[in-house]
This record gives sequence, structure tokens and C-alpha cells, in this order.
Amino acid sequence: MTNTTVSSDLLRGHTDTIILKLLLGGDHYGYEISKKVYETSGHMYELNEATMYSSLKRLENDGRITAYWGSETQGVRRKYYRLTDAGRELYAANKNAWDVARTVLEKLL
Amino acid sequence: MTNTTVSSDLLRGHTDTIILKLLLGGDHYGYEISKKVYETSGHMYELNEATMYSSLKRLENDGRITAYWGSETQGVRRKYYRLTDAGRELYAANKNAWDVARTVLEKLL
DNA sequence: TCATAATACCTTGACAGACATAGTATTGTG
DNA sequence: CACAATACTATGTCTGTCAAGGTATTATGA
Repeated sequence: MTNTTVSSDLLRGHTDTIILKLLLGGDHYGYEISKKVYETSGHMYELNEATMYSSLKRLENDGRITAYWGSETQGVRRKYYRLTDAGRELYAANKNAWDVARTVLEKLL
Repeated sequence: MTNTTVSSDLLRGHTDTIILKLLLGGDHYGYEISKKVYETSGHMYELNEATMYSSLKRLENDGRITAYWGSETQGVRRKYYRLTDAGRELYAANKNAWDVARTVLEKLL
């Protein structure tokens, strides 16, 4: 068990959407994404690195995001991710699916 | 794709809790559980049979529910499930975990 | 100076829950 | 008498997540 306060099992399937949502606000690099998720969640959820990178890879393969290396002249290289139109579409669809799922869960739990 | 209106991926991890919640209201047999879930969800979610039975098996193995054969003198035999105290505890814990998860997701999505 | 933490990325193998598919058996219906 | 509905079970596959390991650079403080 890492320092996670919310069970990741219950967030399963939402990783892609969480990342897409973050990229709606502008390009970000991987490490930054995990930090921002931690902050935005109110320190309740720590996105596992391996999970994040596999999600990024999946999104990239599916054309939902594009990746480019930053132009850092010093410091560690950073790989930035940018949302595509297809990514924006997927976010909207997933957000909608979540609204439905939440409604259903509130009836069932 | 079956006749499901809500993505089962987003309900992943909630199957056990959904079943425990139903059993809070009294003993039920498997087939009945799947029907009730469909009704309670407002026809939005159809619990897959294989998923349900594997959940029931898991809950039974973990001592959260007990199973007994009904005393049907005619008709198909029915296996009933009854909540244990440990099951009630698990439900309360899972319900609480869901409340936390929902709060976090509302921040992140 | 030099160990250590923090930053930043990546890969591999394993696990667990959900699923499709298949099967058995009984009862009601047209 | 075929077929749908009820009711339970077993098997193998898929996918997202994770632990664990790795590489490399920069900042910090003892």
C-alpha cells in the first residue's frame, strides 16, 4: 500500500479521463501530471507511475494525445503531451459516461 | 456489448458492494440478484452472470456471505445467500470508500 | 566532495476483476 | 413438443493496474 487514501480499484478505468481532463488545461509532461493529480485530488489520490505511463502510451497509440520533447537546454529532458481533437471527444464521452455511472451507483450502493 | 447502458468498466470493483447492499434487505438467490440490480438501476445496468457468480463465490470464500439451498419442492433449485456480520462490515467500509472515491473523482474529472 | 533526494522517463511480469462462451437441468408456454 | 425462461456452474481470455526494476540529470546539505 502506497500513500494513497482512495482505493485505486474504485478509480480503475478513470485514469485516461483524469489525464485528458488535465491536458484540457494545457500541455503537461508526465511527472508533472502525477504531481497535479495528487494536488488536485486534495492529496487523496496518487497516480501510480507505471499506471500513468501505460495510460499515456495507450492514449498516444489511439491518437487522443500527441507527445513531443521539451526544449530544455539544461535539466532533465521532459516529454510533453498535447490533447488532440479526438482526445477532446474522448474526454467528453468519458465524462458523460461517468455521470451516468455515478447516477447508477447512487441507486445501487 | 450486451444490453448495458452504463459502462461496466466504470462499475468495476463495485460488484461485491452492490450485492452486499442487496443482501442487506434480506436473503436472495443468484438469479434474483441480477434481476433486482437491473430493476434498481432503472434498467441502466445489467450485471453479467459470470461476474455475479464469481463475486458471490469470492464473498462466500471470504466469509462475507453464506449460501444455502432453498427448500423448493418443485421448480428449479435455488441457492440463497445470506449476509454475515463480516459482510455487513465490508459493506459499510466499501460504502465509505465509494463516498471518498466519488469526492475525489468529482475533483479530477 | 560526495552521498542522497528529487526530478524525469521507461520496461517487464504478474495479478485480479470482468467477460464471453459453454454447459447442465427444470419448468412454463404456445 | 419445441422453445423460452429460469437457475446455477466452469473455463479461458482480456485489460488496467501495480510492484519492481532500470537509466539519467540536477539540487542539497553534511
